[in-house]
Amino acid sequence: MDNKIKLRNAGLRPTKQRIIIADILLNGFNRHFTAENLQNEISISGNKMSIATVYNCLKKFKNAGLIKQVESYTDTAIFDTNNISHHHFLNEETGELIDINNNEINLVKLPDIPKGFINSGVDVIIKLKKNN
Amino acid sequence: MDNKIKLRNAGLRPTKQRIIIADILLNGFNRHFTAENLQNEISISGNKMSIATVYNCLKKFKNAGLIKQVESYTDTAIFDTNNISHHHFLNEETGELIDINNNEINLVKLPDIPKGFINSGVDVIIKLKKNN
DNA sequence: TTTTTACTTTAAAATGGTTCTAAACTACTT
DNA sequence: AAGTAGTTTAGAACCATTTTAAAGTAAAAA
Repeated sequence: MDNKIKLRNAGLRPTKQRIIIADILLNGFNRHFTAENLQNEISISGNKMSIATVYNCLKKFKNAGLIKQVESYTDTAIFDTNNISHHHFLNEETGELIDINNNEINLVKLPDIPKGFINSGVDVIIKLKKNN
Repeated sequence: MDNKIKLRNAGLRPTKQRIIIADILLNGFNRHFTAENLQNEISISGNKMSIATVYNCLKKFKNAGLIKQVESYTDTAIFDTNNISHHHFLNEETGELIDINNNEINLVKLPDIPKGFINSGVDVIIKLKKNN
């Protein structure tokens, strides 16, 4: 269970609930998910967690940099276990996201950043429509 | 009032309410706004409209291609009167969006589009953080 | 250890944006 | 002028998320 250590290193107290979530999310496989998706996976793993706790944990994990929240065109927050900078295809009909590796996109020209700000990340979203 | 004609050309019955909204939105100045923003502007213009109607009209305007809905990292839908393909700066602290003209960004390499789909638009979002 | 303290979890209520309902209304057609 | 199909509305419903406040737990102090 070195997820206990991972949590501690991230500055999070390793509670029973956070360890359950870390065991599900931080296993090396990347995925996109909603709070409800995660609660279902927790149930499947034989555990039970209040939705408030799921949201609390997701916020903590996100602020600690263990997961990211990604853009969404729907009204449900989508999280991503892939912390490496990358981009997304968006299926406009379903809202589903598919990862695009950074090296598959080349942005050669960027606009001047407004005064007083710095660029804190660039997201490219390629919207997809069914080809009929 | 050629907004009446604009609405008809877009396939929308030009009701009193839709004309009020068209007069506010389709005046050549581009802006980002929420449903609530728009309802406030309607009040300021001396009119009164139910929030349900505001939402109904925004949906119709959007499907007719008169306005766009843009990505949002907050839980409130943001609309844009700028129909020309363009990108955005996102102020991460406030959620505010600033337009970026298409010619200020140059994407020279794009990934292969998944089979069965076509590219229906690319959004680039440059996130901004205060520079301290 | 035991005690203390600060943080965490929880069910349930509250919140806030958005959509639905169903009745009244209005633009357009006949 | 009458019919009909689409539209507006207030209010209820919905649903994702956050808050509340009380009970529980991990870590620190004694």
